[in-house]
Amino acid sequence: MYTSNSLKAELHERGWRLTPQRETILNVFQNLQKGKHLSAEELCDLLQDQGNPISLSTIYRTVKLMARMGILRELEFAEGHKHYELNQPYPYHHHHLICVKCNKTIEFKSEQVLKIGSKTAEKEGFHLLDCQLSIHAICPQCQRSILPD
Amino acid sequence: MYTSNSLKAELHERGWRLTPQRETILNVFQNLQKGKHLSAEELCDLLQDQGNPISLSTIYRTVKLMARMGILRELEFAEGHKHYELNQPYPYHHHHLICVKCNKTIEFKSEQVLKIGSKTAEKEGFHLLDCQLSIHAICPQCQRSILPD
DNA sequence: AGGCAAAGTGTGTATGATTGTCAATAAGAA
DNA sequence: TTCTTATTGACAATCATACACACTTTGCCT
Repeated sequence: MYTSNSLKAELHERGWRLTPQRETILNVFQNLQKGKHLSAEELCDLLQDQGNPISLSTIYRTVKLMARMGILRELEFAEGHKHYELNQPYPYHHHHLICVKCNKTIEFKSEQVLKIGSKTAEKEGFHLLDCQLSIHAICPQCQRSILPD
Repeated sequence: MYTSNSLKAELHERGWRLTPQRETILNVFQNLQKGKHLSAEELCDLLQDQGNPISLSTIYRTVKLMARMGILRELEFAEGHKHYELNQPYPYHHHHLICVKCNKTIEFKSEQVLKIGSKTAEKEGFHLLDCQLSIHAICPQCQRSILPD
Protein backbone atom coordinates (compact mmCIF):
# COMPACT_ATOMS: atom_id res chain seq x y z
CA MET A 1 0.00 0.00 0.00
CA TYR A 2 1.43 3.32 -1.09
CA THR A 3 1.33 6.51 0.91
CA SER A 4 1.92 9.97 -0.48
CA ASN A 5 5.44 9.75 0.79
CA SER A 6 6.37 6.38 -0.60
CA LEU A 7 4.94 7.37 -3.96
CA LYS A 8 6.91 10.59 -3.79
CA ALA A 9 10.08 8.70 -2.96
CA GLU A 10 9.66 6.32 -5.88
CA LEU A 11 8.99 9.17 -8.26
CA HIS A 12 11.96 11.19 -7.07
CA GLU A 13 14.19 8.18 -7.48
CA ARG A 14 13.67 8.60 -11.19
CA GLY A 15 13.72 12.36 -11.29
CA TRP A 16 9.95 12.69 -11.44
CA ARG A 17 7.58 14.74 -9.35
CA LEU A 18 4.65 14.16 -7.09
CA THR A 19 1.56 15.97 -8.30
CA PRO A 20 -1.97 16.08 -6.93
CA GLN A 21 -3.15 14.30 -10.09
CA ARG A 22 -0.80 11.39 -9.53
CA GLU A 23 -1.81 11.11 -5.92
CA THR A 24 -5.48 11.21 -6.78
CA ILE A 25 -5.19 8.55 -9.44
CA LEU A 26 -3.23 6.21 -7.20
CA ASN A 27 -5.85 6.74 -4.53
CA VAL A 28 -8.64 5.70 -6.84
CA PHE A 29 -6.92 2.42 -7.55
CA GLN A 30 -6.15 1.82 -3.90
CA ASN A 31 -9.77 2.25 -2.97
CA LEU A 32 -11.10 0.26 -5.86
CA GLN A 33 -13.17 -2.74 -4.98
CA LYS A 34 -11.40 -6.10 -5.27
CA GLY A 35 -11.61 -7.54 -8.75
CA LYS A 36 -12.36 -4.20 -10.39
CA HIS A 37 -10.18 -2.60 -13.00
CA LEU A 38 -10.56 0.59 -15.00
CA SER A 39 -9.90 1.80 -18.51
CA ALA A 40 -8.49 5.28 -19.00
CA GLU A 41 -11.91 6.51 -20.06
CA GLU A 42 -13.66 4.94 -17.08
CA LEU A 43 -11.11 6.42 -14.72
CA CYS A 44 -11.70 9.83 -16.28
CA ASP A 45 -15.47 9.57 -15.79
CA LEU A 46 -15.06 8.33 -12.25
CA LEU A 47 -12.81 11.25 -11.35
CA GLN A 48 -15.27 13.60 -13.01
CA ASP A 49 -18.15 12.25 -10.90
CA GLN A 50 -15.99 12.39 -7.82
CA GLY A 51 -15.47 16.11 -8.34
CA ASN A 52 -11.76 15.71 -9.11
CA PRO A 53 -11.62 16.01 -12.87
CA ILE A 54 -8.30 15.16 -14.51
CA SER A 55 -7.70 15.45 -18.22
CA LEU A 56 -7.66 12.32 -20.34
CA SER A 57 -4.13 13.12 -21.49
CA THR A 58 -2.85 13.19 -17.97
CA ILE A 59 -4.68 10.00 -17.19
CA TYR A 60 -3.10 8.20 -20.11
CA ARG A 61 0.30 9.54 -19.18
CA THR A 62 -0.10 8.61 -15.55
CA VAL A 63 -1.33 5.07 -15.90
CA LYS A 64 1.42 4.35 -18.38
CA LEU A 65 3.96 5.80 -16.02
CA MET A 66 2.66 3.81 -13.09
CA ALA A 67 2.57 0.63 -15.12
CA ARG A 68 6.22 1.14 -15.97
CA MET A 69 7.01 1.70 -12.34
CA GLY A 70 5.29 -1.55 -11.44
CA ILE A 71 2.58 0.21 -9.44
CA LEU A 72 -0.24 -0.66 -11.83
CA ARG A 73 -0.80 -3.66 -14.06
CA GLU A 74 -1.91 -3.24 -17.61
CA LEU A 75 -4.57 -5.77 -18.50
CA GLU A 76 -5.47 -6.67 -22.05
CA PHE A 77 -8.91 -8.16 -22.27
CA ALA A 78 -9.10 -7.95 -26.02
CA GLU A 79 -11.76 -5.31 -25.84
CA GLY A 80 -9.74 -2.85 -27.83
CA HIS A 81 -8.60 -0.90 -24.83
CA LYS A 82 -6.47 -1.54 -21.79
CA HIS A 83 -7.62 -1.82 -18.24
CA TYR A 84 -5.59 -1.05 -15.15
CA GLU A 85 -5.54 -2.29 -11.60
CA LEU A 86 -3.17 -2.11 -8.65
CA ASN A 87 -0.24 -4.46 -8.97
CA GLN A 88 -0.34 -6.28 -5.67
CA PRO A 89 2.17 -8.75 -4.29
CA TYR A 90 1.52 -12.26 -3.07
CA PRO A 91 -0.95 -13.29 -1.70
CA TYR A 92 -3.15 -10.76 -3.50
CA HIS A 93 -1.51 -11.28 -6.84
CA HIS A 94 -3.79 -13.01 -9.32
CA HIS A 95 -4.35 -13.99 -12.93
CA HIS A 96 -7.27 -13.90 -15.33
CA LEU A 97 -9.38 -16.40 -17.19
CA ILE A 98 -11.10 -14.53 -20.02
CA CYS A 99 -13.92 -15.47 -22.35
CA VAL A 100 -12.92 -14.16 -25.76
CA LYS A 101 -16.53 -13.94 -26.83
CA CYS A 102 -18.31 -12.12 -24.00
CA ASN A 103 -15.23 -10.86 -22.13
CA LYS A 104 -16.36 -12.36 -18.85
CA THR A 105 -13.31 -12.65 -16.62
CA ILE A 106 -12.58 -14.79 -13.62
CA GLU A 107 -9.68 -14.13 -11.29
CA PHE A 108 -7.58 -16.91 -9.91
CA LYS A 109 -4.41 -17.16 -7.88
CA SER A 110 -1.32 -19.23 -8.30
CA GLU A 111 1.75 -18.86 -6.21
CA GLN A 112 3.54 -21.28 -8.51
CA VAL A 113 3.01 -19.19 -11.59
CA LEU A 114 4.21 -16.13 -9.74
CA LYS A 115 7.32 -18.01 -8.66
CA ILE A 116 8.03 -19.23 -12.17
CA GLY A 117 7.62 -15.70 -13.46
CA SER A 118 9.97 -14.21 -10.89
CA LYS A 119 12.57 -16.87 -11.46
CA THR A 120 12.49 -16.51 -15.21
CA ALA A 121 12.92 -12.77 -15.03
CA GLU A 122 15.74 -13.13 -12.53
CA LYS A 123 17.54 -15.74 -14.57
CA GLU A 124 17.64 -13.37 -17.55
CA GLY A 125 18.63 -10.39 -15.47
CA PHE A 126 15.35 -8.59 -16.05
CA HIS A 127 13.79 -6.38 -13.42
CA LEU A 128 10.29 -7.78 -12.88
CA LEU A 129 7.34 -5.44 -13.14
CA ASP A 130 4.37 -7.71 -13.59
CA CYS A 131 3.66 -11.31 -14.28
CA GLN A 132 0.25 -12.36 -15.56
CA LEU A 133 -1.08 -15.60 -16.84
CA SER A 134 -3.88 -14.88 -19.30
CA ILE A 135 -6.11 -17.75 -20.22
CA HIS A 136 -8.15 -17.07 -23.31
CA ALA A 137 -11.09 -19.38 -23.52
CA ILE A 138 -14.81 -19.64 -24.19
CA CYS A 139 -17.16 -19.66 -21.24
CA PRO A 140 -19.91 -22.25 -20.79
CA GLN A 141 -22.68 -19.85 -21.85
CA CYS A 142 -20.91 -18.81 -25.04
CA GLN A 143 -20.15 -22.42 -25.89
CA ARG A 144 -23.86 -23.07 -25.94
CA SER A 145 -24.69 -19.90 -27.82
CA ILE A 146 -25.59 -20.30 -31.47
CA LEU A 147 -24.88 -16.68 -32.26
CA PRO A 148 -22.09 -16.22 -34.77
CA ASP A 149 -18.75 -14.76 -33.76
CA MET B 1 -0.02 -29.11 -37.94
CA TYR B 2 -3.04 -28.26 -40.06
CA THR B 3 -3.67 -29.54 -43.56
CA SER B 4 -6.14 -28.04 -46.00
CA ASN B 5 -8.57 -30.70 -45.00
CA SER B 6 -8.34 -30.41 -41.27
CA LEU B 7 -8.68 -26.64 -41.57
CA LYS B 8 -11.69 -27.14 -43.82
CA ALA B 9 -13.23 -29.53 -41.33
CA GLU B 10 -12.80 -27.13 -38.43
CA LEU B 11 -14.28 -24.28 -40.44
CA HIS B 12 -17.24 -26.32 -41.60
CA GLU B 13 -17.93 -27.39 -38.06
CA ARG B 14 -18.90 -23.78 -37.44
CA GLY B 15 -20.64 -23.14 -40.74
CA TRP B 16 -17.69 -21.33 -42.24
CA ARG B 17 -15.91 -21.84 -45.53
CA LEU B 18 -12.45 -22.67 -46.67
CA THR B 19 -11.06 -20.00 -48.95
CA PRO B 20 -7.72 -19.67 -50.70
CA GLN B 21 -7.00 -16.63 -48.54
CA ARG B 22 -7.49 -18.58 -45.32
CA GLU B 23 -5.33 -21.40 -46.56
CA THR B 24 -2.60 -19.02 -47.63
CA ILE B 25 -2.56 -17.20 -44.34
CA LEU B 26 -2.41 -20.38 -42.31
CA ASN B 27 0.44 -21.55 -44.50
CA VAL B 28 2.46 -18.47 -43.81
CA PHE B 29 2.23 -19.06 -40.09
CA GLN B 30 3.05 -22.73 -40.45
CA ASN B 31 6.20 -21.93 -42.37
CA LEU B 32 7.22 -19.10 -40.13
CA GLN B 33 10.56 -19.43 -38.45
CA LYS B 34 10.48 -20.44 -34.79
CA GLY B 35 10.14 -17.49 -32.47
CA LYS B 36 8.76 -15.20 -35.16
CA HIS B 37 5.38 -13.57 -35.02
CA LEU B 38 3.63 -11.15 -37.33
CA SER B 39 1.39 -8.14 -37.09
CA ALA B 40 -1.47 -7.76 -39.55
CA GLU B 41 0.48 -5.18 -41.45
CA GLU B 42 3.61 -7.30 -41.60
CA LEU B 43 1.61 -10.27 -42.80
CA CYS B 44 0.10 -8.12 -45.52
CA ASP B 45 3.51 -6.98 -46.74
CA LEU B 46 4.88 -10.49 -46.62
CA LEU B 47 2.03 -11.81 -48.74
CA GLN B 48 2.49 -8.93 -51.12
CA ASP B 49 6.18 -9.76 -51.58
CA GLN B 50 5.33 -13.41 -51.92
CA GLY B 51 3.08 -12.63 -54.87
CA ASN B 52 -0.09 -13.60 -53.02
CA PRO B 53 -1.58 -10.26 -52.05
CA ILE B 54 -4.50 -10.36 -49.66
CA SER B 55 -6.37 -7.27 -48.54
CA LEU B 56 -5.74 -5.87 -45.09
CA SER B 57 -9.42 -6.22 -44.27
CA THR B 58 -9.35 -9.92 -44.93
CA ILE B 59 -6.16 -10.31 -42.98
CA TYR B 60 -7.63 -8.66 -39.93
CA ARG B 61 -10.76 -10.77 -40.23
CA THR B 62 -8.82 -13.95 -40.72
CA VAL B 63 -6.35 -13.66 -37.89
CA LYS B 64 -9.15 -12.76 -35.53
CA LEU B 65 -11.13 -15.74 -36.71
CA MET B 66 -8.21 -18.07 -36.30
CA ALA B 67 -7.40 -16.72 -32.88
CA ARG B 68 -10.95 -17.47 -31.81
CA MET B 69 -10.66 -20.95 -33.20
CA GLY B 70 -7.50 -21.50 -31.20
CA ILE B 71 -5.35 -21.82 -34.31
CA LEU B 72 -3.41 -18.62 -33.73
CA ARG B 73 -2.36 -16.86 -30.55
CA GLU B 74 -2.80 -13.15 -30.18
CA LEU B 75 0.25 -11.59 -28.54
CA GLU B 76 0.21 -8.19 -26.92
CA PHE B 77 3.66 -6.74 -26.68
CA ALA B 78 2.46 -3.29 -25.76
CA GLU B 79 3.64 -1.92 -29.06
CA GLY B 80 0.22 -0.61 -29.95
CA HIS B 81 -0.61 -3.47 -32.25
CA LYS B 82 -1.11 -7.19 -31.92
CA HIS B 83 1.16 -9.91 -33.18
CA TYR B 84 0.14 -13.40 -34.16
CA GLU B 85 1.82 -16.78 -34.15
CA LEU B 86 0.73 -20.39 -34.44
CA ASN B 87 -0.78 -21.75 -31.27
CA GLN B 88 1.21 -24.90 -30.77
CA PRO B 89 0.66 -27.60 -28.17
CA TYR B 90 3.15 -28.96 -25.68
CA PRO B 91 6.13 -29.25 -26.04
CA TYR B 92 6.25 -26.31 -28.45
CA HIS B 93 4.02 -24.14 -26.35
CA HIS B 94 5.84 -21.20 -24.80
CA HIS B 95 5.53 -17.92 -22.97
CA HIS B 96 7.15 -14.50 -23.23
CA LEU B 97 9.37 -12.32 -21.12
CA ILE B 98 9.04 -8.78 -22.45
CA CYS B 99 11.03 -5.62 -21.81
CA VAL B 100 8.46 -2.84 -21.54
CA LYS B 101 11.03 -0.27 -22.58
CA CYS B 102 12.65 -1.71 -25.71
CA ASN B 103 10.16 -4.51 -26.41
CA LYS B 104 12.86 -7.15 -26.51
CA THR B 105 11.17 -10.50 -25.95
CA ILE B 106 12.52 -13.82 -24.76
CA GLU B 107 10.60 -17.05 -25.15
CA PHE B 108 10.54 -19.63 -22.43
CA LYS B 109 8.66 -22.84 -21.79
CA SER B 110 6.86 -24.15 -18.77
CA GLU B 111 4.83 -27.29 -18.75
CA GLN B 112 3.65 -26.40 -15.27
CA VAL B 113 2.14 -23.12 -16.29
CA LEU B 114 0.42 -24.81 -19.19
CA LYS B 115 -1.01 -27.41 -16.84
CA ILE B 116 -2.22 -24.81 -14.39
CA GLY B 117 -3.87 -22.95 -17.24
CA SER B 118 -5.63 -26.01 -18.60
CA LYS B 119 -6.83 -27.07 -15.20
CA THR B 120 -8.16 -23.66 -14.33
CA ALA B 121 -10.11 -23.43 -17.57
CA GLU B 122 -11.45 -26.93 -17.10
CA LYS B 123 -12.50 -26.31 -13.53
CA GLU B 124 -14.61 -23.36 -14.62
CA GLY B 125 -16.05 -25.17 -17.60
CA PHE B 126 -14.30 -22.93 -20.10
CA HIS B 127 -13.09 -24.22 -23.46
CA LEU B 128 -9.38 -23.40 -23.55
CA LEU B 129 -8.04 -21.50 -26.54
CA ASP B 130 -4.71 -20.15 -25.38
CA CYS B 131 -2.77 -19.79 -22.20
CA GLN B 132 0.10 -17.34 -22.00
CA LEU B 133 2.21 -16.13 -19.16
CA SER B 134 3.39 -12.62 -19.93
CA ILE B 135 6.20 -11.28 -17.84
CA HIS B 136 6.58 -7.55 -18.14
CA ALA B 137 9.98 -6.43 -17.02
CA ILE B 138 12.97 -4.25 -17.81
CA CYS B 139 15.93 -5.83 -19.53
CA PRO B 140 19.51 -5.43 -18.32
CA GLN B 141 20.39 -2.92 -21.04
CA CYS B 142 17.40 -0.71 -20.31
CA GLN B 143 18.06 -0.86 -16.59
CA ARG B 144 21.42 0.71 -17.22
CA SER B 145 20.09 3.26 -19.67
CA ILE B 146 19.79 6.79 -18.42
CA LEU B 147 17.36 7.78 -21.13
CA PRO B 148 14.00 8.89 -19.79
CA ASP B 149 10.89 6.76 -20.23
C1' DA C 1 10.78 32.91 1.64
C1' DG C 2 11.69 33.64 -3.25
C1' DG C 3 13.44 32.50 -7.69
C1' DC C 4 14.27 29.31 -11.19
C1' DA C 5 14.77 25.34 -14.23
C1' DA C 6 12.61 21.48 -15.41
C1' DA C 7 8.68 18.48 -15.14
C1' DG C 8 3.75 18.17 -15.54
C1' DT C 9 -0.90 19.63 -17.04
C1' DG C 10 -4.79 20.62 -20.15
C1' DT C 11 -6.63 21.74 -24.71
C1' DG C 12 -6.78 20.65 -29.01
C1' DT C 13 -5.10 18.00 -32.78
C1' DA C 14 -2.94 14.03 -35.08
C1' DT C 15 -2.01 9.20 -35.65
C1' DG C 16 -2.65 4.70 -36.61
C1' DA C 17 -4.63 0.19 -35.71
C1' DT C 18 -8.75 -1.96 -36.29
C1' DT C 19 -13.65 -2.32 -37.72
C1' DG C 20 -17.76 -1.38 -40.59
C1' DT C 21 -20.12 -0.89 -45.19
C1' DC C 22 -21.46 -2.67 -49.35
C1' DA C 23 -21.32 -4.27 -53.99
C1' DA C 24 -19.14 -8.00 -56.33
C1' DT C 25 -17.46 -12.77 -56.04
C1' DA C 26 -17.00 -17.56 -54.83
C1' DA C 27 -17.88 -21.87 -51.80
C1' DG C 28 -20.44 -25.72 -51.35
C1' DA C 29 -25.00 -28.04 -50.72
C1' DA C 30 -28.73 -29.80 -53.49
C1' DT D 1 -25.49 -26.32 -62.80
C1' DT D 2 -27.97 -23.57 -59.73
C1' DC D 3 -28.83 -21.12 -55.69
C1' DT D 4 -28.01 -19.51 -51.07
C1' DT D 5 -25.00 -17.42 -48.18
C1' DA D 6 -20.32 -16.61 -46.60
C1' DT D 7 -16.41 -14.07 -48.01
C1' DT D 8 -13.65 -10.70 -50.19
C1' DG D 9 -11.68 -6.05 -51.35
C1' DA D 10 -11.93 -1.07 -51.56
C1' DC D 11 -12.93 2.58 -48.92
C1' DA D 12 -14.72 5.16 -45.20
C1' DA D 13 -15.44 5.47 -40.25
C1' DT D 14 -14.03 4.74 -35.34
C1' DC D 15 -11.81 4.90 -31.42
C1' DA D 16 -7.97 4.44 -28.26
C1' DT D 17 -3.90 6.60 -27.57
C1' DA D 18 -0.03 9.86 -28.49
C1' DC D 19 1.63 14.47 -29.61
C1' DA D 20 2.42 19.73 -29.55
C1' DC D 21 2.61 23.56 -27.03
C1' DA D 22 1.52 27.38 -24.07
C1' DC D 23 0.74 27.68 -19.27
C1' DT D 24 1.32 26.07 -14.47
C1' DT D 25 3.65 23.65 -10.64
C1' DT D 26 7.07 21.27 -8.19
C1' DG D 27 11.00 21.10 -5.54
C1' DC D 28 15.80 22.41 -5.29
C1' DC D 29 19.02 26.07 -4.16
C1' DT D 30 20.05 30.35 -1.98
